[in-house]
Amino acid sequence: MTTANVRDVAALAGVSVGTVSNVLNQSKPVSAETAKRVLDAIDKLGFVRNDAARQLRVGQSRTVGMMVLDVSNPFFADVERGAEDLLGEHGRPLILGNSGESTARELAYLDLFEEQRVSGLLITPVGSVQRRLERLRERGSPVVLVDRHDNAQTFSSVSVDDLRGGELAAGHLLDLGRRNLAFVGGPTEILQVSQRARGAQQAALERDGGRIRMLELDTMRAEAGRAAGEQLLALPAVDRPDAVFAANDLIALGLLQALTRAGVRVPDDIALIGYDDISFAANAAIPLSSIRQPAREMGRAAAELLLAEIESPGRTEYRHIAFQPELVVRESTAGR
Amino acid sequence: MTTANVRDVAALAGVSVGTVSNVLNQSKPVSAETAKRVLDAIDKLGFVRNDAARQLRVGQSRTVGMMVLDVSNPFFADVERGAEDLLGEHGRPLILGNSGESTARELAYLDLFEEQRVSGLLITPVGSVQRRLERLRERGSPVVLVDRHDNAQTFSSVSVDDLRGGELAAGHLLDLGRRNLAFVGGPTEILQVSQRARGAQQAALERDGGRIRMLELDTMRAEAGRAAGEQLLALPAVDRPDAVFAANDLIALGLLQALTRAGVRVPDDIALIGYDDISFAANAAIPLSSIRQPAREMGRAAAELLLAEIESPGRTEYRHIAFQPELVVRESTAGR
DNA sequence: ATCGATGGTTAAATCGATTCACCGCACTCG
DNA sequence: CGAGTGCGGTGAATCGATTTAACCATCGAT
Repeated sequence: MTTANVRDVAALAGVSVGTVSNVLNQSKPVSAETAKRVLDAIDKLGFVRNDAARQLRVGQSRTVGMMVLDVSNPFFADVERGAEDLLGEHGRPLILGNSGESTARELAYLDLFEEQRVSGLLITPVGSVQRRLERLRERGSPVVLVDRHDNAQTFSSVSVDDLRGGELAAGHLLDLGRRNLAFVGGPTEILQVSQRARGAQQAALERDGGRIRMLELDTMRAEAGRAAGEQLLALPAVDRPDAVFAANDLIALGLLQALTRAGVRVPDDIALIGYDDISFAANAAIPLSSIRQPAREMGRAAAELLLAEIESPGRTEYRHIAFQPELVVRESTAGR
Repeated sequence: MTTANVRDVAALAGVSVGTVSNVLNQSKPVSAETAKRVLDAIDKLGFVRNDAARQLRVGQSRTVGMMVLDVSNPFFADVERGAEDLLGEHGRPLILGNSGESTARELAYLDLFEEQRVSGLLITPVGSVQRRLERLRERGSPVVLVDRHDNAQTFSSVSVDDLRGGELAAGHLLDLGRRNLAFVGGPTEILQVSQRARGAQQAALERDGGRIRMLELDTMRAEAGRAAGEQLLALPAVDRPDAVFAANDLIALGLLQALTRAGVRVPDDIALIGYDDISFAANAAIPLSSIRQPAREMGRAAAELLLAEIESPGRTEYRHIAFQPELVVRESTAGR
């Protein structure tokens, strides 16, 4: 029980295999009449092109690989959607791998992508895979970094200006008249986190806002935010901040829960702002102000950069697109 | 600039290509000494197996395809993780496609999977693709349905007992002493939704709980829940339900927002329970009771069924695994 | 009438890994 | 002593689509 191949189609249509291929790929003109005969034969036999054979001959797959840190984080899910949309418009399927922040899984996926000879790769790297990525590119699969600054300037990339994002968030809180700010964020080794913190401090400096209390967490998850909230509540009243900037929305939601359950009024007693503007921010009990990152657009832009490299190989100039974050004001920081 | 292939490796190691293949696949015993020579050669040349050539020869890919309705829905993201984990343990990569509930995209991905000759397919179908799936299977790619009942009994499947889930949720509300229930859910064409509703009605019948008010929405998103909440608030006080069962957590979160902003106390005035137990349910301002579906386990189970079919083709007996939902009580339905 | 050009089609070579029939060789068993 | 049997290993055939050189009419221009 084997499935039909081009030869079968050619036989039934009474043409050569070359002609079938020409119909399939429009690589050469074919008369309308023969084209119809071929298409009929394809239909009758239920022929479906064997992509492996095509790839083997052409030397490259049409699919693009993508590695994200965590599909279940809505931010990455949106980036993925943006990329998938754009690539879909160009008839290129996307293979998604999620590393789950594990270096081992990341390497396993890189092996896979290399064996598959993907036509390109979008990646938010977790380990130090610089050399691997360079090798991938040498072998004909260009690479675009997503949401990672590329110090060495050796790859195209898209990113968001996290410094500015931090500035926007803290600046907004300060503009509300709050003076006792706290920053609550995940491990500072994550570049994004430290940039957001630095941006916040800059804003404080510019506006004479005094020192910002720093609360370092070891994850970016809601549970950590809840714990941080309890920590804040334990502070003596004079020390308690009147505004909190959370390094992402998950943390902010955890904080919000801890605060409201303790009877603290948001925003009256403590104003709260998050980061990422995931959909759950707008849908929280007290709609959460946040810093919006244009996730979908970032995905699209990364895919565009990649397509450009795929289609004009041999270029050695890499582009960097920095998106500007945007302040979204909701109830959690409404004026008093 | 072409990359090394088995022939190059064979030449450098001083063996035949057959031997290289045997080393690569352990298909035949190779003496330790020659194996080492081959591995060294692979290393020196930076050889990476061309998967297209392998697939062409073998007739099938090792990768498994998966179609989900929406990656950004945390429930599906978890199912995906479960499947990916198990398949990863068997060295099988997963290609993820999300239909976004669009029939056109679903068909496009099915074409792709068919061209790729995936070794199997996990799918939560959106359109009526029964015939397509049967064809896929005839061509050697077994199919397992995820979270969809299969009336025709022609595919293996995993699902959750939604009838029981509805019963659990409504039963819990009734046990709290509430008597004026409302069910708020997405389009009833979705089997899951109507099953949950039926389960709820059954519980009411059993416990003499009277009629349940039905509010039909056209999406399962938080915005729809918010709108439904406003609708409930507009009801005259006597008609207003004292307990609401939402068809999923997103809707419940939307409801929670609308209710709390209007000053309604949850659970005192209105008790609220959702469905799915996504992580945001536990992290809501008022932690949300919910019906937990074992998403990860479902993904694993589906992958197991699929592997079984892949490895023993020609079996014609299909298995169905029904998971039992579980009631998770949190503050939103705490006793008064 | 001859030469090019053009549009349409063909046949054979090609991509790279796997497989299978077969080959030595050493060793054992009856 | 001859047949049988493992073990390591070989190399040609194979999978199916694409591509390229070549070919053949037909037509217009010179």
